Amino acid sequence: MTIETTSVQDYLKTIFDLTQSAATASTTALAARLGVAPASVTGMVQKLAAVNPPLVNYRKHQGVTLTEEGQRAALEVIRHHRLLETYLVQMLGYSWDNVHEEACRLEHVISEDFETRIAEALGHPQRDPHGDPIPSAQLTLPTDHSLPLSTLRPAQQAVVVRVQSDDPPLLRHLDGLGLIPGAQVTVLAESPFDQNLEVLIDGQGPKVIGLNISSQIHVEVKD
Amino acid sequence: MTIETTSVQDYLKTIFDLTQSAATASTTALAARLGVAPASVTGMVQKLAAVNPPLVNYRKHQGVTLTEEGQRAALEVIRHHRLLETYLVQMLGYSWDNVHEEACRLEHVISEDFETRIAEALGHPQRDPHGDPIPSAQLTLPTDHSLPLSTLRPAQQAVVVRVQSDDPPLLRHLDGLGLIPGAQVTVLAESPFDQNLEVLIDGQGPKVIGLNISSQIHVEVKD
DNA sequence: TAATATATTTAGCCTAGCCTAAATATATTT
DNA sequence: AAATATATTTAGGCTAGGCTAAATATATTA
Repeated sequence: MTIETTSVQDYLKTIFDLTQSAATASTTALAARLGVAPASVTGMVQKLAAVNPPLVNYRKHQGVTLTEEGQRAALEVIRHHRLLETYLVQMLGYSWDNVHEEACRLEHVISEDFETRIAEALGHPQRDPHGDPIPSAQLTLPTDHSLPLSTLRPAQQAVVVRVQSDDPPLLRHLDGLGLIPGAQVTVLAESPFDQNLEVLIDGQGPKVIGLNISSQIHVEVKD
Repeated sequence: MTIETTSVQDYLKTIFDLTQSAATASTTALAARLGVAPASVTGMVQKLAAVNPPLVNYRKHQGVTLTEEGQRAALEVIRHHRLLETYLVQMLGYSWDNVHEEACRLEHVISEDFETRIAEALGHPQRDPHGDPIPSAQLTLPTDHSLPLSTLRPAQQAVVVRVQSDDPPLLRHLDGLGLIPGAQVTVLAESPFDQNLEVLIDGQGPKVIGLNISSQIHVEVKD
């Protein structure tokens, strides 16, 4: 009765993601993220809710959330993805901007044995190259207290912990700026109308960062 | 028009394999190897022949062979498979008896970039852990002059180059015997009725090997 | 050569996962 | 509250890749 196709795993992963920042994942949001028609989402979501045990909670027009079982399955795939990204960068010399696609294909086919071996080889890393936390082997995910760089105000200092983007050109741009996990950021000024921030990155700069970027950089503020 | 699904790749790989030892691959043989019904093979093979460019040559009731294009696609997948097996053993500590399944899943999803990186990391190996030759990046495969151990006669000496099996229990058994690529074998005696061979393996033994095993061990005779 | 056995193909059906177009709910304005 | 806009679902269809049962070729044996 339980199903674990690539497609199902992609749905679960995406629902997990969307329900991190909202109570429920809407049909349209899922369709946009998955690159399928909304009607296709409805169909799949109905199936995921009907399966035994159910993988999602679903009521017509009310959006969808993961069940315990669905979350477990989602975290398993997310663990695969993030371990793979880390492995590709650390062991095979990939750059952080081109690991996503490869990991997206591999994540669905690796065995638990493979997962264990790469985790071991990497020394059980806590975060992937973008700073995304890697679920533990027991599928627990540490709560992340980081907030978007865009929420900082002048004079605040912070450390970049996570870059919420998979877009290769953007990642290359951030790499050029030095705006990568571990970087120290000091906000010098903000421009209230266009929401630009003027920042020092590891003491270098100043650089002006638009909201489009600063909302995707997650930081921990230094006290 | 060209198709490259997992299923198609499995068909092409299997046709390649079967046409190594026979002029043509039969519907039944393909069905048995692929674990599908003969009728399914007919359907797929018709599609592979109808596609543009055609991937197989097919005439009703005459069996099937690969076209240039089909062979190229098959060798690409075989290269993936054998590089992966080698990588799993050398870099991730897999034992040779449990790499096949993992490689079978990964071979369909890795990129050319991934292929290149693992080939590089391994120093461009010529053979995988079972001794199977790895097609070059240009998809050429050195002709293999090895012959089955079962064809040797008493007093002949040979070196194991290749073990033609993916069966984990058999591979573990061979590992226990030391009958692995590189091993020196000396035939002491043959038993004409049951086709057993009495052999020395790296000077150890003697051991008695049945036809079931000796036909799957490929060797190069020492002159 | 006729009869039987085996291999292969055809025909028709099924499921997964997508699609579009039309119908219906929910949300937002006026 | 009615009207419009937006989101969601239903209905019906499509392709890939399987399946079984029946029909037809080819091979083998008497």
